[in-house]
Amino acid sequence: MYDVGEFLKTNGIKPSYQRIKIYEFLMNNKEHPTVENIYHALNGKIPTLSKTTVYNTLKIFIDKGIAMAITIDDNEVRFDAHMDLHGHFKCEHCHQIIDFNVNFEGALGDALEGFEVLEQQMFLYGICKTCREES
Amino acid sequence: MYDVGEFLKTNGIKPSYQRIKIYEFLMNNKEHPTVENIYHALNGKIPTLSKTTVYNTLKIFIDKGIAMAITIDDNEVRFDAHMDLHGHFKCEHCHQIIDFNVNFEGALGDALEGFEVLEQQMFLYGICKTCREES
DNA sequence: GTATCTGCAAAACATTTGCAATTCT
DNA sequence: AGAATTGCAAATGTTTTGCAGATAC
Repeated sequence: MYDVGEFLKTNGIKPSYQRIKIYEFLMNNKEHPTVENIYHALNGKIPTLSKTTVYNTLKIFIDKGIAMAITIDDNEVRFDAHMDLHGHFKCEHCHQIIDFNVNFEGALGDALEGFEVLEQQMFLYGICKTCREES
Repeated sequence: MYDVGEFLKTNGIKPSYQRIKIYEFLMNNKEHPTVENIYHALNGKIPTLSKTTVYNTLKIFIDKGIAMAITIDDNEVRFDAHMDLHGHFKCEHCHQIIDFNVNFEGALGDALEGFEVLEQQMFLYGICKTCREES
């Protein structure tokens, strides 16, 4: 695996131990973890870790463009270091969040002519294939 | 204007004074108000109104399918009684939320084959036409 | 040695819950 | 009267802030 510390430096982020571990966690856990998820997962390895640091670090990652916030739930924010343009599907049955490909140009036509679009999110909700086949 | 009380009844909602006023407010203010917005706007006419009632009422509207929650901001939920399928653009400069037409089929192709899609949201962020022309 | 980063504790918000008072039929 | 609705006050849960101690260059 490549050097996360170097990657953070390249993006203008000082690579502290906590920041490296949090970024590695996001890389290895693409299930769109919450702050709570990240905190609990790393608290074993870094007993002194605080949620404040997790919040601070995620804010830095987002500001520097190496992670994004996913507000597909209305009560907690999830995070994703997978920066390719893609949509998120939330299964109301198994509560998983599944990535899918989106053609944003095909969706828009000439709506938003003259607008400058900086970020694009598509959230779908329903029942995923696996849950449908089980029932 | 048509009879809001009748409309609520048709959708299985008992038309109390508060519910009628809240629904009328959503109809007349399509700028995707927050609970705070609704509460403050109506508190003048209904001095005894509580935020609890606003929350309860909006939950009923959503359950009955006559309004939807818009989680385009990650710190507060907005509400929309405009139930046609459409996307939301948030201008980072003037902070307005603007509706636009979306072709969801065109965006998906054969991604999500076998999934049951019950709700669709598209959120774009950037600078709106008006703000761009001003600068 | 000076900047930055971390993390505790407290504060700030949005939202939910319990329950008693009110309203409606 | 009886059932539903309202609204206050308290609780909950997430995120932010202030600040003192630790760490890094």
